[in-house]
Parts: sequence; structure tokens; C-alpha cells
Amino acid sequence: MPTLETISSIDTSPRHPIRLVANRTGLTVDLIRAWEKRYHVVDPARSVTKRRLYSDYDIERLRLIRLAKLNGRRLVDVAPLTLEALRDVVSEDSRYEVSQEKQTEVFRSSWTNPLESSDTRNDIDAMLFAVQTMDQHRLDQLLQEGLVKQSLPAYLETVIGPLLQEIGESTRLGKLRIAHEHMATAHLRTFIGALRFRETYTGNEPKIVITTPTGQLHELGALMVAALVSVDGWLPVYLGPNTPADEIVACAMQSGARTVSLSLTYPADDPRIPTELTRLRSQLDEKIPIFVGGSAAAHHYDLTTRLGLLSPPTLDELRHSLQMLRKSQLRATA
Amino acid sequence: MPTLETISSIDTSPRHPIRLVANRTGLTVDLIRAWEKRYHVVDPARSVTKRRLYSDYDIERLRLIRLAKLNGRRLVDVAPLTLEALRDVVSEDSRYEVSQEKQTEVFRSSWTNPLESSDTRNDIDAMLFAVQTMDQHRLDQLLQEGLVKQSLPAYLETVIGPLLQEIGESTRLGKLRIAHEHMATAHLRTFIGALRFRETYTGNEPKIVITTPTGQLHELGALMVAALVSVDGWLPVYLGPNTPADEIVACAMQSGARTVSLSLTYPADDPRIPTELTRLRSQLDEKIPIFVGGSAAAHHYDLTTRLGLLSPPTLDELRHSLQMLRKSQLRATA
DNA sequence: ATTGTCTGGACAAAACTAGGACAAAATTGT
DNA sequence: ACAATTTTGTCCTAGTTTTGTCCAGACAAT
Repeated sequence: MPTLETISSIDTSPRHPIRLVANRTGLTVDLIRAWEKRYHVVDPARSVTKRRLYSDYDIERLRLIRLAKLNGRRLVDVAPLTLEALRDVVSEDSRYEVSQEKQTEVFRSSWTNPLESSDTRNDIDAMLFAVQTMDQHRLDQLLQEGLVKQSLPAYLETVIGPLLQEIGESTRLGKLRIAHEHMATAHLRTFIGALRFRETYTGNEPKIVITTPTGQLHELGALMVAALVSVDGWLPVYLGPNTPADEIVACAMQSGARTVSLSLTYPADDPRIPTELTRLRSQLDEKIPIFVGGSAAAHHYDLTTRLGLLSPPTLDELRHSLQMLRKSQLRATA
Repeated sequence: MPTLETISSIDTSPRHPIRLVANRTGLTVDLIRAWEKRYHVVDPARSVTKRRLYSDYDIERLRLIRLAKLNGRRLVDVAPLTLEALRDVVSEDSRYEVSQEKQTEVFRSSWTNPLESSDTRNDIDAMLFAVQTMDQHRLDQLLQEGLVKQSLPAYLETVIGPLLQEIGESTRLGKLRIAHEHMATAHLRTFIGALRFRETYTGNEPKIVITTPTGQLHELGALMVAALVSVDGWLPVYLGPNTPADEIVACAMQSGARTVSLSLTYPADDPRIPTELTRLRSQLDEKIPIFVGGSAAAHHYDLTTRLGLLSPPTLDELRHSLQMLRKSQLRATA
């Protein structure tokens, strides 16, 4: 039961009607009133017409009390506790409960990396757990919450990227089923795809063609790049995965793109990669730089340097290179 | 991501009469007027003869307010909010909602009135043109505008479905390049994927596993089904394309799904289809019906009838079958 | 001529409040 | 182990507020 908000961040201003509180907590309206009447579990403010108005703080309290009850606590015992004490009680109980269930022990143990900040680590673990339990709702909620905690580029680099990688690894190791991976991939496809529409476009951004070459069927890396660059004022022309070199060229020409970015992940040693990259470089206007990224990009270091392709090792460096490119071209056209 | 954000901003020019607004929002004419009278929820422009004229912006506002009310908000609280604030509220509510009996009404087919065919035809042509010119911005704008014009089920059936088909055909005929098809597919993947998050979920919807069997790589049909059924109060467990029968079974069992829906498009005569369908039917609990749809479903008529799979010929019939199933199961569990 | 929209008001259903009753479940005492 | 007691969820009544629907008569659109 991860606690996502700290006490200081909870809004205490009263504004929610009782029905909404019931919806959010899973309690009935009658019960909420009964608890108030008997134990003063919460003391909601009132509207001018005496309607109860609850704060986020109240809702959190009620939620925790419900959880404590589910774990066998008696209302009399938990009713007078503060929010923090409640949290302690609930997390203690749920830890105990979890150890009895078979599912959870997979995570935490093997997936903890001391180098990463624990906050991010917790988020990713929680997401993996949601995937494992097929809880799409929870996954979506976690993805949304994580996004508001930091900037989009940082989020992609520290959360989404690692998450994708761990899902892939866990599936290969048999910790997750293929069905889990499919569900997660489909959900993340929707989520990441929607990210770039958070930006507003003026219509005269420089364009960047983003795709994966023939044989590379995994598109999420490319999609992350699309979301990333749109933050910096590029307009991604996103083609999805598995695009032949000729088509990339045609697209770049028709759309008047300033650059092209490819993502390589799996299979890393596909023999079509050298062919396609060579063909792409030879057909494309040499003033148009080509970026190559993704986990399999390192396997083709020799090739990319020989062809003069740019291969920034991290998303952040890609971002930086694109910013430089943008500035230089602004100067050139000015 | 319960809000669907766009490149393009919502049109604020007033032109829709009140009846149309009622159809698209699911509210009654009287109610819209009452809300205006009492809380100034919207302030529509007037024609020279004092008729109310609503903009797309107004429609979106009313739609969101209806959702907010379903989540337990009071009209007084949400009426003065801006569109953006409303979106935040609705998305927040639907994310945190836990569950409650609150059964979603099963029949909402009353407000599915398709547009005149000529209007639809123009829209599709405009979208095809946007694809051909690689104008993603325009494509997105058209998709958004089309969506406000009619209910989601009608939109999927009359616009998105035909659009996909025409893009496929045009590419085969050489009218469009592969790059165009890729761009359109990727964009539509994002767009349709986001559609189902327009609905709010209470947590106790019956679940439906949606995917395509091994060898079927086109997922857009399945994704349309996911968006469609979520309107009627199902929770789609969407697995993306190309899922082996064993994994579908595992997913259905773990998630406790009531039914499974598969989409078949291309290749229509893949020899793996009979194998996979047979395997799926034999391994899955026989109380769980299996729906098969998509343009290639007709090629397997004999097989599906022999296995006892349901194969509704249109999206609307699929919808109807699911509504029946839902009602019968509601009775059974009561 | 029929159908739809307008305004303003009336009315009824639904939701909320306060207080209390009641029975099932859990806890305690013997 | 059994009965007594306490705790707890649900339900009921009656009065209030909020919200949805309906009506009437005038005007507008087709």
C-alpha cells in the first residue's frame, strides 16, 4: 500500500460532497455519517445549507480507516488516530498480509537498484506490480501521478525507459507472462502516444521524422522520442515501427523534415539493419542528419560512425543535439 | 488519461441547435436549459430569432459536467469551472474512484444518431487528403471535430472504420505511399487508444479481454472495439495484437473477464487462425463467450459456427450482443 | 399545419440531514 | 461453549435542499 502523498501535500480545504467521498472511498453515505455520528471519525465542514463538505484530508482518512478495517482493526481503535498513525497501522498490516500472498515477493528483492532514487524506484515497482496484477486502472493512475512529479524529459528517462526495460527483462526471465507484457505495452503505447499532445503547436516548428527501420517492430522507443522532442519545439512526423528506408526518405522529402531519428531495440543483430541504414544515408539529402538510438544502437557503433550517423547514448544527449541543430539551422536560415 | 488533448484547440464558433447538443451529450433539452437558467453552466449565443446556438466548446463543457456529476460532484461546484479545470476534476475523480454498486445504465443507444451520409463522406475525404499531404495537424483536427459531431459508437462505425478501410485500399492501389499509411496508422493508434479514457470507470464493470490472435498484426480493429465497449460500461483488458491462445486464456482467468473479443483482418487466410481459435475455445471456460469480428471474420464462418463462437457482422451488433450478455449476467448474479 | 424552441413557473423525484431503531457480527464474561 | 454485551452496518422517518421534468402560451422553422 504505497503512500503517494505526504501529509503536507494534502489539501484541507473542504469542498467535496458526501456522494463523491462515498465513490472515492468505497464506503456508503450512510456509513460515513454513522461513523461521524458515533466516533467523530471526521468532522466535515458544512455548506450554508448544512450539507457536509469534505476535504482531501478527510477522504484520505476515511480511505485509510476502511483499509484498517479490512485488515481486521476495530473502528473504536482506529477512529481517534491521526493520519500518520493510520498510515503506519495500515502499512504494517498490509505488509503482513502481502507476505502471505504469493504474488508480491517477486518484486522488491531483485528489482531494487541502490543507484536510483528510492522515490523513482518505488514508482516503478508499483507500476510493475500493477502490470503483474493486470490492474490497468492502477497502472494508469501511477503513470499519471508520476508525470506530474517531474518534467516530461526527466520522466521518460528515469521512469518510462527503465520501466519498459524491466518489463522486457521480466518477461524473458518468466517473471511476467506474455499476456502481462502485451497489456503493459498496449497501455504504454496509448499513454506515451498521448504525451506529445500535451504540447501546443504553432505550425512552423521544424519537423523530425521518427520511426524504426524494417524489421524493428518495437515502437515504444521511437514514440518516447516523439514525445520528448515535441517538448523542445519540434513537430514529430511519427511513422510507427517497421518503415523501409525508401519510405523514410519519401516522407522526409514530402514533409520537409530537417532531421530523422531511428530507434533500434530488437532484434539487435538483424541483418537488415546495415542494409537499411546504408540505403537511407545514401538516398537522403546529406544536409539532413540521422540520429540512431535505442538499446540496440550500441551494437552498430562501427556502422553508424562509418555512415556518419549520430548516436547519442541517452535521451538527454539526443535532446541536446537536437537543440544545437535547431539553433544552427535557425542561424542558417536567418 | 481521461482527457483527450489535441494539437488543435476546440472550436468556439456557435452553430449547433439545442437538440443536437442534447443528442451528443446525453442530456435532455430541458436539462440543458435548466442548467443555464440556474447556474449559467453555459452561455450560448443566440440566433437573430433568439434560438440558442452552442459551440463545440460548449458541448465539451456539458459533456464533462455530466461526467463530473456521475462522479458525485454537485452542479453548484462544477458549474463555474473553466474547461481545463473541469477536465482536471473529471480526470482526478475517475482515477481515484474506488467502486460502488452504482450500476451504469445499460442502454444509452438512444443518443446514437448517425449523421447524414454526405456529411460523413466529406469528413472522410478531408481526412484522406490530410493523410496524403502528411498534415498530421489537420488530420488530428478533423478527427477531433468529427468526434464532437456524433456519439462515439456512431463515429467509430461511420467514420473511423471506413477511413481505415480506405487507407488500406488506397495503399494497396498505390494511391498512397507506405509512409502515408504508416503515419496515418500511428496517428490513429494514438487517437483511438485515447478514446476509451473519455469514459469514467467505477471499478466494478465486467471485464472483456480484447486482442488479436497470433499472426494478426493489425490492432486498430481491436482497439476500436475497446473504445466502443467502454461506452457501454465494460472494462476492456486490451492486450494489443498478436496474442497466443494460451496467453489469452491466462489473461481471461487472471482478470476474471466475462468474455473475450478477437479481431481478424490480415492475412485473412492465415493457417494459424483455425489452430489458435480451436485452442482458445477448448481451453477457455465454456461459460465465457468468444466474439470474433473484423473484415476477415467472414472467411472463417464455418469454423466459428462449429466452435460456437459469436461473430456479429457490425460493431453495432457486437454492441447489442454485449448488452444482452451483460443483462443476463446481471440477472444471474443477482 | 406540424413540429421545435423560447420563457417562466410549477411540480415531483432524488439526495441530503438528523435522530433513532434494529439485527448481524464480533467481543467479552462466565 | 454459551449467553450477554458491545460494536457495527443498514434501514426508517420526517423535514429540507437540490435537481430533473413537465406544462402553457408565444413564436419560429420547415
